[in-house]
Amino acid sequence: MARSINKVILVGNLGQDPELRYTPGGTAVCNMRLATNEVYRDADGNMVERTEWHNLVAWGRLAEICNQYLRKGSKVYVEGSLQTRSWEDRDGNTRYTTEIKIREMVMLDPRSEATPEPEAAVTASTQRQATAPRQTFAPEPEPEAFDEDAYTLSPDDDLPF
Amino acid sequence: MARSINKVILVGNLGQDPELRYTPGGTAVCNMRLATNEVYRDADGNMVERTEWHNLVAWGRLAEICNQYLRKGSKVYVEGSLQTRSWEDRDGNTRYTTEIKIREMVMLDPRSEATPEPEAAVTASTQRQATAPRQTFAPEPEPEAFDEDAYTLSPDDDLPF
Amino acid sequence: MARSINKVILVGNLGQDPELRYTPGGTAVCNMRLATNEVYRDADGNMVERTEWHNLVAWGRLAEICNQYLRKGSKVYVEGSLQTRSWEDRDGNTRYTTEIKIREMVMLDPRSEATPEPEAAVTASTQRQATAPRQTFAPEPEPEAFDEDAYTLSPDDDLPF
Amino acid sequence: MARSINKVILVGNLGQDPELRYTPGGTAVCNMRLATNEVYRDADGNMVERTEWHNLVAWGRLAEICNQYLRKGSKVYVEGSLQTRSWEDRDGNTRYTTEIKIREMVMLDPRSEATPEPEAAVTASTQRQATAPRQTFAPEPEPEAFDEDAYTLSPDDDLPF
DNA sequence: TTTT
DNA sequence: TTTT
Repeated sequence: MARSINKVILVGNLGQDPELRYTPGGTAVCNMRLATNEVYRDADGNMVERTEWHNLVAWGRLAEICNQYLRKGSKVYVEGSLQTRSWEDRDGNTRYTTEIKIREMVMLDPRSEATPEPEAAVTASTQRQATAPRQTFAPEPEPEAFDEDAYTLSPDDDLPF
Repeated sequence: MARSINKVILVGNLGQDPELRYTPGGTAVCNMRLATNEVYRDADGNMVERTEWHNLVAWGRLAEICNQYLRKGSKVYVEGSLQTRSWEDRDGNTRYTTEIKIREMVMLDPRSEATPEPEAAVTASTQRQATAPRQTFAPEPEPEAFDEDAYTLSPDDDLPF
Repeated sequence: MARSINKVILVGNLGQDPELRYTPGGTAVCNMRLATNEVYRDADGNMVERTEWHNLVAWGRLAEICNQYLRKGSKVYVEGSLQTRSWEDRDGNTRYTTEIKIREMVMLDPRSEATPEPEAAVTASTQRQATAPRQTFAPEPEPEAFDEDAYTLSPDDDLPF
Repeated sequence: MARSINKVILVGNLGQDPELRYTPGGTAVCNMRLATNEVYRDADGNMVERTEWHNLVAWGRLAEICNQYLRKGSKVYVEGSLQTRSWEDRDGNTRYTTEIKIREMVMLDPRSEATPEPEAAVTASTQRQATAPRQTFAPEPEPEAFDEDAYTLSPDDDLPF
């Protein structure tokens, strides 16, 4: 099993500030919207620009770091994997949303004096290392191992994408 | 503009045979479903396997090659970019579908005697190169901008690779 | 610092069996030669094939798995980072060798009955996770910083996946 | 053949200004040195930073654009493939140099008023498109199709890496 | 909704 | 709906 690869690499800009929430179990979840732009010539030879919007989601320590250091307009490199979640709309129809669960984030904006920053590129694995010492009794579960119910947003929550 | 990167890399298996269609203008479009699998331990330490399904779309010559050489079960490497299309459902609601527009495809199945195959990894650009010499007056536009009439391959065309 | 990315992705075939060694401290190191092939037309329109050879190195548990499951001719996907080592030749000149330190490996050959295999794609991080519980007092350092004594797997260890 | 992938993705900074040369046949070649940095904790728990230097080479229009828009310190995303060239040192020994032949470059520095810039991410393929209209009689050959002799550097050339 |  |  698992003789497969599911990898996404994006460089773009955040369309708005990150949104941080916590699951009932206390795990941080950060949702972001990232724009990538493509420029090409159309059939008439005119330059056209097309923007693609991506839904990013980060978990755990990486979620908190994204929330702390990124802002609307921030330029970032992210790497992650595609996952499509299903949910039910108001009419009871099943809908699908594709997100990129990010595993690595590199800030590409020039460093400003005002905003100190993490010491290194942030990855899901450094996050485990980093938080381990403090989570003596409640090691952070892998995102994949989440009790799905624990991530259910309360009904009056905004949609997270 | 276009200081961004939108890249997807997948290795997985097709869930069904490719589906080839043609636009009214005669451009080939091939849709495929690709599975990637992930194995992890859940919170209770049990091995869990999760399958992610991806919608692939190929255009032009690459579409035809995918249709010709790939089958349900085929193992492939693909590289492409994310794009989300919107469409209207029966109730008039806007819906979104995220696809990977593939630009490169490498067959990973061992070669069989029965199925001859293209001589090289197939990319959207080799396809452009290849056809260029025949398009003396109508250089092929980017897929996003197809003048679809310009792209029809005549039935007796040589293979372009 | 570390606002950078150093990533290599290869799909190719091993030119010979992997070579496994151990450092004096007991850390496994596996060296492999991987071929990638490129096909193109030269200036005269003739098809030419060019083979590129890559030096791969894996460490720790990943080294042992590569050694156990791969053979001359094996088709693999690997992901890693570039690193150039310097060494001294017999004449006292400094020489440089560029290697890909692999972090992830996916076997692409069809499964045979004869060769059982690991249950999942193998990565440097699953390896760390897996061994962590046994390293109560000596969390495994990054490969670059191995306290090599801390990494010796005892002969009767369970497979960590 | 060519069921392989040879891909490198780097985000880093140039260590010096690009160096542009032309082959006897008039093709532009641009050599660059790119640094990537890695931060990790060593066995004693100290933060260590390690810099890796990469030899980049761009051809044709992409070479000229790199030379025109990049400078020492420029932050860039590049994508390309690994290739190892052999050459002979003063003692007649065969030596090897590994380079990344880049195919795509994205400038990551914030735009300044002072430096206008190309309209889009620059790739080896847009380069073909872009230059084609002007090269009525002398289409730029694929880098792979170069007359190898044409790239021989004259003896008193600086080494290009 | 970003960036240029 | 794939693969193992």
